[in-house]
Amino acid sequence: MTQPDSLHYLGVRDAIATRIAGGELKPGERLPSERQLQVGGGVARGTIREALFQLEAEGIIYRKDRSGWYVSPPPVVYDPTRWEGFMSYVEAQGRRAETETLSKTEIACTPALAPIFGRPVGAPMYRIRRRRSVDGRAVLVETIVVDAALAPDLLSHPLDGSLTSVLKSAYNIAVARNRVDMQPCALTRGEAEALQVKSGLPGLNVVRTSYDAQGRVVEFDREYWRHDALKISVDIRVR
Amino acid sequence: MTQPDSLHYLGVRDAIATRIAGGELKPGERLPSERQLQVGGGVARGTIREALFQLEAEGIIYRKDRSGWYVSPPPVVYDPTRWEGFMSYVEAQGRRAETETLSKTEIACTPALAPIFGRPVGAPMYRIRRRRSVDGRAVLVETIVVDAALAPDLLSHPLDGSLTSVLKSAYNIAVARNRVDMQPCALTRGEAEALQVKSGLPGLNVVRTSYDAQGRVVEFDREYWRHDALKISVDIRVR
DNA sequence: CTTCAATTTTGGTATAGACCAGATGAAGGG
DNA sequence: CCCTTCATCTGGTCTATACCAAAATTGAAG
Repeated sequence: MTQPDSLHYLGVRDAIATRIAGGELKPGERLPSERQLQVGGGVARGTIREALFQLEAEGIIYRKDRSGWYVSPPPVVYDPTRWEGFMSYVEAQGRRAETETLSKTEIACTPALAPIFGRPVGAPMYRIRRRRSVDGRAVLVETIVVDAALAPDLLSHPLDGSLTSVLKSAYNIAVARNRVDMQPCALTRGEAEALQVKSGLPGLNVVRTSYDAQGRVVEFDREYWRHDALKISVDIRVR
Repeated sequence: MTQPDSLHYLGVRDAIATRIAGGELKPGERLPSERQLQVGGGVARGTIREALFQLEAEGIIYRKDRSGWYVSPPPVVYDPTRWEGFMSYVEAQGRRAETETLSKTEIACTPALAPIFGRPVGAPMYRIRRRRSVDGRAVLVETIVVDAALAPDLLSHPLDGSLTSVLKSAYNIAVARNRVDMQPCALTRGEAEALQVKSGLPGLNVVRTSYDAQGRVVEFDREYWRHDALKISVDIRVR
């Protein structure tokens, strides 16, 4: 897998990357269309697309389906251990944060959830699906499950902000321990659609389980992030 | 970006995924060649490749350049906060771990490293490049920088194991705090070649800065992981 | 048996053309 | 002004073909 430095698509990649780095194309701006990028100079559209895929994998550009290719804004720095503040985090970085609640339902505890919460199958749970955006671009979708016994009537509270704050102020539930699992993944059917990206694009799957001081699971959160939208930063004291 | 369930390449993807899930193709086994997968049934090779790329992004298969496509083994679970034990971690999961030292050199502190270590530009540093493999497949390359003033003659110690153990036993340097930055990225020229993957494939960039009790940086480590080789798991107590 | 050269197979790159569905924007109707 | 309609533009998918370089295999020679 040596790079002979003569591959056509890498040359095209470099040409576009240079225009972006030079400021000719700014974050959020649309690139010329694939057919315009061919310029008539004997370059097949497939080669142009290969270069665009490369830039996309590097997080330099992104696409909106059938709309065009755009220059990526800088990623958001995110510390999963300080989960109380997606909104304030993003805004502290000078960006505009939005949260949409896609759905909120009461569900019966599934066999998959039962061992996590230590509750019987069928026990009432709340499930909340939210989409969060930065500067108008959807960057993550998440599904949160909360034990209804711990937070009765949770769904009547405002859910477009910090859920942890709601749990603390309305139910006096404080999170004492946090388990975070992260794995690079491909965004498939459901998540890809919610994030308006093509199925199969790389993403990051973050699963967060929050416990209170008694060791009860108070929040189970599965997040799917666009791969180019975030930078994870964790600061840890050694045990 | 809806999925009409009638896309040809997704059908091919599902067919191959089924054969893998059904156990017909086992982890580590080679898939039939792209031309064999066409079976003569009016499917262009480009469509077959599109399906293979999809499976690759999902971490189900991987490729070796011009050798073929292979079924991915399960990922390694890795806790970056317990960095002392890559080898023991991997072996505790029943896998075979290897570490190769690609290079070890004494360098002069660069302008980029100076503020990290709080040392003047030109101060002596050690730089170690290693490649680590699981079951014979390279999964990460890392570049470690250590202040030579803290660990004189470090390079004469064995470096194919745990560096943190060496620092502790030979120099009595204990790590007290750890900062971990992670960002999905594309594996480009250098790292891609070391990992024997195609440039542009998604990966995970992990930057780890280790401090001792006095706040001095004792280790600065930049790791590039194959995206499908690991699952990150962090357990955190709330501050 | 091992060693080395030649052959075959494989994925990687590239071109050219075609059609489709969703996004976009302009034109027209209310 | 807003809303709808429609033509156009855009990326998404697909076929067919060609050549290349590296890997894997074969086969001959030692």
